[in-house]
Amino acid sequence: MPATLPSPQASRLAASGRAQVSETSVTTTEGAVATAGSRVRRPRPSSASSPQSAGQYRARRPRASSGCEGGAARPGADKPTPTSRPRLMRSRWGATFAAFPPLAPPGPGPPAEGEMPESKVPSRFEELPSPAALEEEVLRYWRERGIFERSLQQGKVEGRERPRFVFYEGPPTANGTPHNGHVLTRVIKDLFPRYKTMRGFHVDRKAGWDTHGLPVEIEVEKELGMRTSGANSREAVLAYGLDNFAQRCIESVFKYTSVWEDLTERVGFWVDLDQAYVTYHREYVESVWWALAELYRRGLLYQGKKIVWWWPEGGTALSNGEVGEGYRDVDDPSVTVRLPVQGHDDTYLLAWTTTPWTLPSNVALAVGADLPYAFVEIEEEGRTLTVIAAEARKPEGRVVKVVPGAELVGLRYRALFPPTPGPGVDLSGISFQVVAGAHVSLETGTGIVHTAPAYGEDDYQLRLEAGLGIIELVGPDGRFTEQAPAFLRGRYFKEADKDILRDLKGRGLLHHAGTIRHSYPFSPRSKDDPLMQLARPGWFIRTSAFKDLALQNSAAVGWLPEHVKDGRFGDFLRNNVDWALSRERFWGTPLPIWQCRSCGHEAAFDSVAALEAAGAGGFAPEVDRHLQVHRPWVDRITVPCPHCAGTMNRVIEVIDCWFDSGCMPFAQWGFPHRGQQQFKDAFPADFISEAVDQTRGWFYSLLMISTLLFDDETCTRYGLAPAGFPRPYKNCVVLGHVCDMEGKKESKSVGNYTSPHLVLKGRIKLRVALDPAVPRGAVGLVDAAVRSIDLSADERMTLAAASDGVGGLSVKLVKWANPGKEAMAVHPEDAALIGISGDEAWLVAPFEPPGADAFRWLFYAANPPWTNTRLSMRAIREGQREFHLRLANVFQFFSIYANIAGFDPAVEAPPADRSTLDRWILHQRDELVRTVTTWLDAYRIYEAARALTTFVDDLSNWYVRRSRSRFWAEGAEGRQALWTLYEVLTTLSRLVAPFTPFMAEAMYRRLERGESVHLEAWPELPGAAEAADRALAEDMALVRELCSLGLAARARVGVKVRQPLRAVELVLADPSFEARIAPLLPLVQDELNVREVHFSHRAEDFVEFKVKPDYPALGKRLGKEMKACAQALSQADGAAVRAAILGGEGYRVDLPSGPVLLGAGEVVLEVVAREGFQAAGSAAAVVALHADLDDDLRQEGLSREILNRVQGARKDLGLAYTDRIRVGVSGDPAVVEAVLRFRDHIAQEVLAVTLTVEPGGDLADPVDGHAFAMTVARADGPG
RNA sequence: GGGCUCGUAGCUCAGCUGGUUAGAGCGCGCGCCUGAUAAGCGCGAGGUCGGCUGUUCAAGUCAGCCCGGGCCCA
Repeated sequence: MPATLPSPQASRLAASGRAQVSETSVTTTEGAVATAGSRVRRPRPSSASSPQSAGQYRARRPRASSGCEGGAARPGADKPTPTSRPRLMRSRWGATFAAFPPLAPPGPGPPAEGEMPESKVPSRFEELPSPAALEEEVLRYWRERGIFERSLQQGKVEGRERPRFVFYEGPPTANGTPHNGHVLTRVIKDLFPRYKTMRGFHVDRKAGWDTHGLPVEIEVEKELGMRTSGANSREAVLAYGLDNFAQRCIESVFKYTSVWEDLTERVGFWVDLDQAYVTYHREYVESVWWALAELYRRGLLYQGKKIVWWWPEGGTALSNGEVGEGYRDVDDPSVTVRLPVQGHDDTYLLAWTTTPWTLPSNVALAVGADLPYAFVEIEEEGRTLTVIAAEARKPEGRVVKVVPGAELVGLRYRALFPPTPGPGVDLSGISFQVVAGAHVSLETGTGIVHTAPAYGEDDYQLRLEAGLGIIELVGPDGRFTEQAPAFLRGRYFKEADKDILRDLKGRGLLHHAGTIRHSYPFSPRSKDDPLMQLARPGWFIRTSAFKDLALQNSAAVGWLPEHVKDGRFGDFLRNNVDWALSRERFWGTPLPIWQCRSCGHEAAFDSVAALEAAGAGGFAPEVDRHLQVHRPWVDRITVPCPHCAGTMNRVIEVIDCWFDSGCMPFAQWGFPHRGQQQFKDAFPADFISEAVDQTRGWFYSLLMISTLLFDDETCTRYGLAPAGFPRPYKNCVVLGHVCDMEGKKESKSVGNYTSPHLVLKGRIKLRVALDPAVPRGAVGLVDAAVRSIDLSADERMTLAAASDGVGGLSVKLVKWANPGKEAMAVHPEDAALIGISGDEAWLVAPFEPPGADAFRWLFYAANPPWTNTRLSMRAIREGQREFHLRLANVFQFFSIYANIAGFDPAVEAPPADRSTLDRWILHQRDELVRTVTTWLDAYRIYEAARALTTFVDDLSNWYVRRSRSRFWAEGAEGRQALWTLYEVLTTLSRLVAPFTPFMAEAMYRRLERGESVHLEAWPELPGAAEAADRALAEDMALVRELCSLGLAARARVGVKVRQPLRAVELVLADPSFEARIAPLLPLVQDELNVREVHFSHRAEDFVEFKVKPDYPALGKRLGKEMKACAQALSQADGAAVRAAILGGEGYRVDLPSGPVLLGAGEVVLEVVAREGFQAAGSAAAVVALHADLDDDLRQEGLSREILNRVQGARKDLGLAYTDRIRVGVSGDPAVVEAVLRFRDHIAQEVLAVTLTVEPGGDLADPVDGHAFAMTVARADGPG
C-alpha cells in the first residue's frame, strides 16, 4: 500500500495539542526505539516515494491523510487518500498536499449562521490556509454576509452622513475576454475605494459597460464572416439588414459578461455590477442627446468637413488603427515646383510635394511668418529667374535679398492648373495666395508648403484658420473629376503623377524631380490599394475654441504621474482640433439632429419626450425600448417641420463612442432627465484611473465634455453648485501597460502573456496544435510564456483532458516558435494518450496557484503603476514569497504560541509594560501607519507597498526572530510579546486590507472575529513619535548593523553560530551611541552567540579612524573650497581630528583662503577595520571577534549541538510543541561531560521529563566528531 | 517622421530638493539556523548608473546632443 501522507490539518492538530494521538512511542521498522543516529531528513516532496520509506527507521505517524483539503478537519475525512495519483506537491505555504485537484472543493455545506467557515478545532487562532483555499473561503464569506453591500450602508448604520469619496468606473467593452491589463486597472481601481471606505468615506462604485462603436461592429462583422479580404463590409452590413445587425451587436456586447463578472469578483474588485450603467440604454442615450442638444444650442456642434484616410476602392474611411497597420515603405515622387508670382513673370515660389496629384487642387502656399526667405537668382537655359525659398532650404544661386516670411504673406501667384468653375471648386475664400502657417518647418521641402485643403490634414486646418478656398479635383472613387484639366479627367489619382510632372516640365514649372523612400499607408485589407487623404463631411464639436479652458481644467487635475499634465495630455490639448464627432456607421448613439428636407430647418432633440412634444411620429414601440433609440428604428422617426409643410428626418450619422463614455458622469444617472440628485452628489470624481492609452480617449472625452457643458450657466440652470476646475475628475492615475518578460506588450495572438487563470486557478485551457515535431512528454509554448511560468528543473506541468488534471501526463515546457493563438504545441501521440477530445486541453501547474492577493500585489509592489509592468508567474511568485509568505509565517508563528499559551485578547488586559523590542516594533508600526497613510493619500501605491514590505521584513526577520524565546516564556514576558505581536498583526490586517483584501480578511477574522476588516476604521494616525522612540529606532538600526557585521566576521573566521565565542568588541565611529545602545547589547550577544559584548578599549589595535567632510553641510559654507578641505582632512591624523571634534573644541584646517574651524556637524567620522583582524566594518562601526576557543567554550558548543539533535528528533517524530519526552544519550566522555554540565538546560529546552546519559555511542552520526547516540520517546507513552 | 517616456548588478526594479563606499529582491557562490521548519536567515561576488559634451566645489540625479526600448500620433 502506498504510504499515507501527512496532511496539513493533521500537523495543525498535532501542533495545537488536541489531536488524538493513537500511538505515542516511536519505533523503528525493526521495533526498536528510535535512535538519534537514524535521524534523517525527510525526502524532498518532489520525490514520488513515501516520506518515510527512504529512512533507516520508520516513525509511524499517528495520523492519516485527508488529502488536499485545506479547510477544517472533518469526521470521516481522515481516510487514506485515494492513491491514483500519489504525487506530492510542495506548497509555498508550508503545507503538503496531494497533487489534484489543486483547489479545495467547496466545503461540506454553508457555514453556521454568522460564522466564517471555521475549523472545529477549538484553537483560538486558526492558521491561514493556502491562498487558493483562503480566497475561496473569504469570497464565500463576503458573498454570504453581503460585506460589500454593507460597506456601502455604513453611513446608515452609523446614523450619520459619511463624506463622499467619488469614484468613476471607466466602462470596458465586454465583447472580448478580459486580459491582464484589465486586471491591472481593476486592482488599482479597487484599492482606493477600499482605503477611503476605511477612512470613513462613503464610496459608491457603480459599474459600467461600454457597448457602442466600431469595435463592436467589427466583432459582429467577423462573426458574420463579413471581414474577409477585399470585401466591403459596409455594404455587407446593409445587405444583412440594420435591424438584424443591431440585434447582433447587443448580443455581442454581452457575450463575455459572465467571464468579466467572474474575474471581477475573483480579483476582489468591489464594484456594483447590478447597478451598472450601459451606454446603449435609452436613459443613457437620452443623456448623451441632452449633451449634444446643449452643444448644438450654443452653436458648438456644427457640420463641416474632416480629412480622413480614405480607401477609394473600398469606398470607406479607415480608422486610425487600420491605417496604422497599412504603412509601408515605398518610393514616391519628391518634386519641387515653381509657382509664378503674379505680375513678376520671372519670379517663382518654390514648393515641395510628394503627391503631385494634389497639385491641381492647390489653393495656397504656406510660409512661416518668422522664418527668413531668400530671393535667389538662378541661370537656366540662358535666362535668369528669381526663385523664392526659405533661406535654410534655398537652391544654389545669387541671393538677392532675404525677407521674413511675413513679408511674403498676401503675395498672389498664378495657379499651376487654373481650375474650371463648377462642382468641387470653391474659390470664395483666399485662393492662390501666400499665407502664414504655424506648421511650416524647415526639415523638408523649401519652407513654402503646397496647400491643397481637400487632401491634407494641415492643409484643411489652414483653410479653417485662414479662410482658404477649396478645390476638390479627385473624387471619393480616387479619380479626377470633370473639373480637372482635360488630360486628367477620369484618371486614377496615383497614376496621374507622371503626366502631371511632364505637363509642368513642359511649361517650365518643374524645378526639381526625384524620388523619396518613405512610409505611406495602404489598405490593410487590400495591400496594393494606396490610401488617400480626403475631406469628408461630418459633424464637429468646436472644442478648439475651448482649448484654454480645457488646459486650465487639466492644470487643476492631480495627474499621476505628474508629467502627463504637461506632457502627453497637455500636448494633446494644446494641439486641439475640433472633435470630429460623427461616424458613418450603424451601432452607436444616433446624432439627435433632424433636418427638414424641404426648407433645411434643423433641430436637435435632447430626449424622446422632446421629439414627442414636437409631434414626432414613426416610433417603433414593438421593439426593445433601448433599441428604439438606435438605428435603424430611430431613423424612421420623423418630425413635422415647424417652418414649412415638410418633414424632418434624422441626419444619418451616429457619434464617436468616446463621446458616450465621456458623458458617463451624468449619463450614468440619466441626468438631467432624471437622477439630478445623484449626479449632484457625485460630481466631480475624486479619483479615476485607466491605462495611458486613454489619454486621448476617456481622459480627454471626460475632461472636454465637462469643460464644455458644466459652465456656471448650466450649473445655475440645473441648481448645481458651480463645478469649477477640475471637472469631472480631481485625481487621475495613469497606468502603464502589462508587458511580458522582455518588456513587449502582452498579446493574445503572439501568446506572450501570462494567463490570469493560471495565476488564479493554477491551470489554463489552451487549444491543442498537434505537431509531431514536438518531443514526447513536452508541450510547446512561445518563449515568453515558458519563461513566465519558470518551472524549476524538476517541475513538470500536467497536460490533461480534464481540468483537474486527472489522467494527465507530466510534461516539460519547451520553447516553440509559433504554436498559434491561445494554443500549445503537442505531439499527436501524447494527445492521443491522454484522450483529448475536441481541440482543447488543460495545462495544470505543479504549484499552488498564487491567487488574487499575489496577483494584486505584483501590480502594487513591482513598480509604480504608471510604468509598464513586466508580468510573469515568476514575478508574481517572487512577490508572494517576499510579502505574503513572510506575513503568513509570522501569523502562523503567532497562532502557534498564542494557542499554546491560551492567549485571548478578549479576556485579558494588555500589559502596561513592554520590552524594548516590543516598543521598537510598535514604534515601527506607528511609523508604518503614518507612511502608508501619507502615500495612499497622495495616490502613491508603490511607495506604500514598499513600506509594507519593509515592515513585514522587520517584523519577521528581526522582531520575531529575536523574540522567539520570549513567546515561549511563561509569565509577563510572554504576555508582552503575545500582546505586542497581536497588536501589530491587527494593525497590519487593516493596513494591507486595500492591497490584499483576502488575506487581510482572513487574518482579521482569525485575530478579532469581527464582521469584516473592510468595515473597520483605518488605524488612527499616531501622534508625533516620542523622541525616545525615534532614538530607539536609530539605536536598533545600529544594533542590526552590528549584528550584520558580527555575522560577517564569523563567516570570515569560519566558526558556526552554534559554537559560542568568548567575546566581541565593538568600535563605534560615534561613541555617543555607546551609552544609548548599551541596553540593547543582549540582542547582539544572542544573535552572535557570544558570551560577552563590549566596547573596545584598545580600538587602535584593529581600527583606523577616518574623517571626511560632511559634504551637504560644508558645501554650502565652503563652496569651491570643498576640495581643499577634503584634501586636508584626508591627510590629517584621523584619530586626532576625531578627538578634537568629539572633544568639542573643533578641528582647524588651513585652506588657501585662510583657516577654518570644523565643528561636530561638519565632519563625518568613520572607522575602518585594519587588515588581518577577525573583524568586519562599515563606516559606522567595526565588530571584532575573539575567535579563540577553549575547552569550556567547546563543551558548551557540544551541548548546544546535542540539544539541537534532540530538537531535530522531536521534529522528525512529529511531536506536538507541548509534548514531553524522555531522552537517553550515550557518547564518548566529552559528550557525557557536556550533557552532564548542561543537563538541566537541555532538559528544559527540549521538554524532557527524563534525560539520561551514559558512556557509549558510536561514530555513525557523531557530534563534532564525538561518538554519539540517543533515544527519544514521548513521555506519556508506553516507551 | 513627431511627441511622451524609459535606459542603474546576469534578471526585475529602488535611488528624496545634486553631496562622496549607488541599494533591494531574484538568480549565483559560500555558509548558517532548526520549538515559524518541505520554512527561515546571513555573508559574498557581480555596476565605466546607455554614450558623448556641458553646468557645478560636487552629477546616477541638472542641461544639450546622440544611441536603444516602449507607448501615442503621423
